[in-house]
Amino acid sequence: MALRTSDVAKAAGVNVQTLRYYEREGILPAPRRATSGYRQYTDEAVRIVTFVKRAQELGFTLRDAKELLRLRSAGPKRAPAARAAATAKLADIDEKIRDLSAMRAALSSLAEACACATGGAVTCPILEALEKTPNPS
Amino acid sequence: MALRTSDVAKAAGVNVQTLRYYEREGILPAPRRATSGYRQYTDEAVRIVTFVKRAQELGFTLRDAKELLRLRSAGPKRAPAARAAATAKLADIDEKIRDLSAMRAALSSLAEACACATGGAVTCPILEALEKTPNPS
DNA sequence: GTAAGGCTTGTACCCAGGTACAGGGTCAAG
DNA sequence: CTTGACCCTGTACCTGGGTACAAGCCTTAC
Repeated sequence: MALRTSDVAKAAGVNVQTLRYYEREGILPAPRRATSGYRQYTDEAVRIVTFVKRAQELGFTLRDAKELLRLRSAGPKRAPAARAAATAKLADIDEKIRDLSAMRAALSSLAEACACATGGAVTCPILEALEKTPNPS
Repeated sequence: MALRTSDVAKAAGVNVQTLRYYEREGILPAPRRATSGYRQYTDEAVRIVTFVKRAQELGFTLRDAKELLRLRSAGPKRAPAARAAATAKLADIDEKIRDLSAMRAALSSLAEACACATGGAVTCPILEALEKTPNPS
């Protein structure tokens, strides 16, 4: 039940080269090899890659993704460090969610405005959406 | 009360060159010029640039940001199109919020696990966080 | 046993989004 | 009336994240 590169690539919706790239970058662990030299992936690889792609869509860099993945497998030895890192990431995420929510509200009210007010300039909420940063730190 | 490039750059937390770049790319409208040739910005420019930077942190591209900004000032003439675009973006945003929330939950439970279980492998929720895509479309 | 496809490595290229000169004009302080 | 800190334009460069060859080995189907 070993997956080959193209299987993983297809399943995760990425290019085959991307897998090699992730391997070089230390994001995707180097898999076992068949005697032929072919890489033998498990479905863990698919999960990792899809995770990374999602994380990217959410504005995280590859480095962020790598770090998040490392948290996953931090042994109990480095648990405190992992916890701290996780907590920091949590703050990032909360901020992103706040911003997205503000943006959502702005867009939503904009859509409504567009729907009814077919005549008359509407004061547009988009710019205000992200500007006040009501960051209650 | 005209702002100069460095004022805007400082206020928005970006490099001066970035302003020129955004202008070239049509993201930031070309401002009035003094007789000297100096650009004269209003604080609108600051708002636009900060908006763009935030949007980028949320995983939107410059093109996305530009599009969002264009929605803002669509006259009543193109209101229906604007509304459609806004609605599409809303779907994007909702998906991002869903993913982030899943990630948040995963990280949060991870942090907890790290906090108490200082001995014993913990099954880590990070990978599962983003994988099942419970997309109720 | 051979042809079509998939795998390997290495290297080179590409796009988005900036960032950094170089060469020159402007402006305010002293 | 010059010096230092700004601004202008143009062009060249850089990083992150891939993507695309090229040259050669594996595998499966016929």
